[in-house]
Formats: sequence, C-alpha cells, structure tokens
Amino acid sequence: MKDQAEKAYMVIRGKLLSGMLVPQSRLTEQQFSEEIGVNRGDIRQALARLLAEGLVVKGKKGGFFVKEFTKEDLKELYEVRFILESAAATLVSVRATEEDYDDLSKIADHIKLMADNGYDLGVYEADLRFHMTLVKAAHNKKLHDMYMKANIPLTGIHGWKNDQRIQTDNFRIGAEEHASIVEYLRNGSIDKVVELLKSSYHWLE
Amino acid sequence: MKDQAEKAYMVIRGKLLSGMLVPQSRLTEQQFSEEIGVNRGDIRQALARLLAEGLVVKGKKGGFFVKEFTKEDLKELYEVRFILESAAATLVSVRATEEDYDDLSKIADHIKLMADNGYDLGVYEADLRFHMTLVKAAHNKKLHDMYMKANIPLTGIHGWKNDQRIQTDNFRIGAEEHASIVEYLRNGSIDKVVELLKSSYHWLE
DNA sequence: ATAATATTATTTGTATACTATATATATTAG
DNA sequence: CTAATATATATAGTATACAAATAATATTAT
Repeated sequence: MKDQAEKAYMVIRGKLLSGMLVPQSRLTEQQFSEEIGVNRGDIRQALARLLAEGLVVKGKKGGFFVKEFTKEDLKELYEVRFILESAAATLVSVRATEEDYDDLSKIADHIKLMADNGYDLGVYEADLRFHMTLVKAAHNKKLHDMYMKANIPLTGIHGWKNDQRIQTDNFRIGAEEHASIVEYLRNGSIDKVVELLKSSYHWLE
Repeated sequence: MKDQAEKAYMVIRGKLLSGMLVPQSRLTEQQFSEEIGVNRGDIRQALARLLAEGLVVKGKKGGFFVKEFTKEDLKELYEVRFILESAAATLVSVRATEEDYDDLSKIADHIKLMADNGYDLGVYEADLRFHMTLVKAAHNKKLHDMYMKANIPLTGIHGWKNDQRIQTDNFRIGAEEHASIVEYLRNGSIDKVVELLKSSYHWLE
C-alpha cells in the first residue's frame, strides 16, 4: 500500500469534518495507527497537515487535539467564506467562461428540483457544490485552494442564533434564488449577487 | 530540546520564504535532519505542514520538492492578498479600537521616517508589518491566520511586468500614503483605502 | 562516441524500539 | 473518608533500522 500518509490524512480529516470526533479530545496516534493500519509516523504527518489547516491543535504538554469550534470561530469562518465568495463573484463576472455559467445553471436547476421534491440533504449537498463551483469559476487557483481549505466542520450544525442551533435549511439561500445569482453574474450585477450571498450568512449578526 | 518538529518547520519555512532553496529542487530529508539536528520524522512533519501551506509540493514518485512559483502563481497570490486586505479594511472601519489605529499610525510614521532617510529594507519591513497589522485589526482570527499563511516567497523578486522583474520599491504604496490610509479608515472611507491598496498591486494588470 | 544496460549509491517509505513525560490508578497517612 | 503520595500505565517524542524504489554512475555493446 502506497501513500499511507495521504490515506491517514483523508481518513482523519473526514472524521473531523463529519463531527465523529469530540472537540478537545486527544487524537491518540496509536489508536489511528491501528485503526487505519498505517505506522505512527504517517499519522503524525497527517496530523501536522491538519494542524496547518486549523482542524487540529497542539496541546501545551504535547499531543494533537480536536479543535473546538466555538460560536465565535464559526462566525469568523463564515465571515471569511463570505469574503472569499464575494470576491469570487467579482472575478467570475469578468473571467467566467460560458461553460462556467452552464455548470452553475445546471447546479441551480438541481437545487430547485431537489427542493421541490423535498430532498433536504440533496439540496444541501448541491448548494455546497454551487458555492464551490462559483469560487472555482473565479479562475484563481490560490483563491479556490484557500476556500476549500477553510474547512467547516459539517456536524449538521451550522451556526447559532441567540444561542440556539441553526440547521441547514434555516439559513441557506432559497432554492429559487440560485438561478437569479447566475443571471446577475452574467450581466455583471455584482451588488445583487453579494446581497444574495449575504442573505445566506444573515444569521451571523 | 523540545518541539523539534516546530523548529524544523520554522527553519525550513524561513529558507523557503527567503528564497534560499531553488525551485523544484528536492528537499532531502536526511540533509535537513543533519543540518537542523532533528530526526527525519520531524522533518517529514514539517514538510507535511508546508505542503498544506502550499510552499512545498509532493513529487509524483515520492519526496518533497520546492514549489515553483510561476508568474501566474504570484499574480494569484497577490490577488488573494488584495482581496483579504480589502475585506479587512471594511471590517477595520467598524471594529478597530483606538489602539489598533495607534499601532497603524505608528508604523506609518516609521515608514515615513525610514523612507526619508533611505532605508529601503527598513521601509519594506515596516510596510509588511503595516499590512499585517491592518488585517489583524479586522479582529477575525481566521482571516488573519489565512493572510499569514498565504505565504509569499520573498526572494527579492515580487512580480513581473512585461516579463521584467519588479523590485520592492517599484510597487509598494508610497511612504506618505500610509498615513492617509489610516485617516481614511478612521472616517470610514473604505473606497479610498481600497483604491490605495489597489495601487500597490497595480502592476498585476 | 553514443546508446543501452548493469551496477551502485541515495533516498524515501515504513516499521519498530526506546525513553521521558504525563495521566490514571492504587496505596498510604492523617 | 479524604488528601497526599507512590506506583503503574499510556502516550508522545525521538532514534534507528531496513527494504523498496529511485536516481546516479559505471560498464558494455554497437
């Protein structure tokens, strides 16, 4: 088996993002080593990468621990994503190809279809893809890379409002509005796009 | 000596950023191990982190190599920094404390002083600090973290224009203008701030 | 002399063993 | 019974060993 470090990285990252690991708990190297079937050194490599990505922190007395995302952390994270997406929108309007717009339109259609038929998870998944595709269409690899690495733990919880958890469907952009975004992008109405994007982060205030 | 991995990371990162390592060359683990005086495992951890930060790439047939920054890569990098700084400026104008403004003003004074006395490197150093301080004053840790990790290799070369290298003093904001930025921030004239920031990235076009 | 092939040396990827430290558990004293 | 102390266990940090793959070098054949 080759590239064990990569494998370890992907597995641990997946667990972190899907909320399978409890915040602040120790990430025991040997445990992962046995579970994933790779040597401890590769686990350490994986954890070092995740440290750089901010999904993991180092304990004062050594060891790696699951990063605890506070309400404030998530606010910041979403704020950064909004910044990146808004900037992407501006770039898209000057750089996107017809193919980019087609991709976005297609996903917008998917969202609408799934929303109309009550597939909540499907809508959520497609919505994520829409935002990723938007950033990709900015044609700045570094920007895209940063956006992808601004990992948000997807524990099903996506924020708080007055200390109450807000679920997916509470704050995402309305299903019909995605098509509008594409239209606004096409005719360069960035302000309108940003406004719609902002609406999905509205609960931040 | 404790935290050898951290030490290795800092040393190698420093070499990469200061252009001491030739692009695309192999980062030999044992060489660093001997030079820095730490075991190979810790070198690998350091390299894994630098991989996540984009300063290093993995070779198809294994091993770590110095990332080659093409003209296009640098364009993208500067574009991202401009995006982050512009966003930071907006946040600064609503969140900055009096202390933040004082810090910025002080640095602006330093820049002016050094520029008047011909300390080119000093100006460059202070200018970097000004930009970092600006982003920090946005009071979004994640944003600040991203900005800091959007490493730019400081090989003395900071860009190209018509395939000619552009040196530091060719594109940085004029020394006097930093004080103006602080003033504009104070009275919320973000457009003016962004305009000045843009001028430092003007050679991108 | 050049190209193809074989040999050697490097270098990574992986495994494992050891030690110092931190954590948990048990023991003892008050 | 509680608190302090001692003992045992678990874990990270470190070092080293080794095999497989890669790259460099030398050798041979044309």
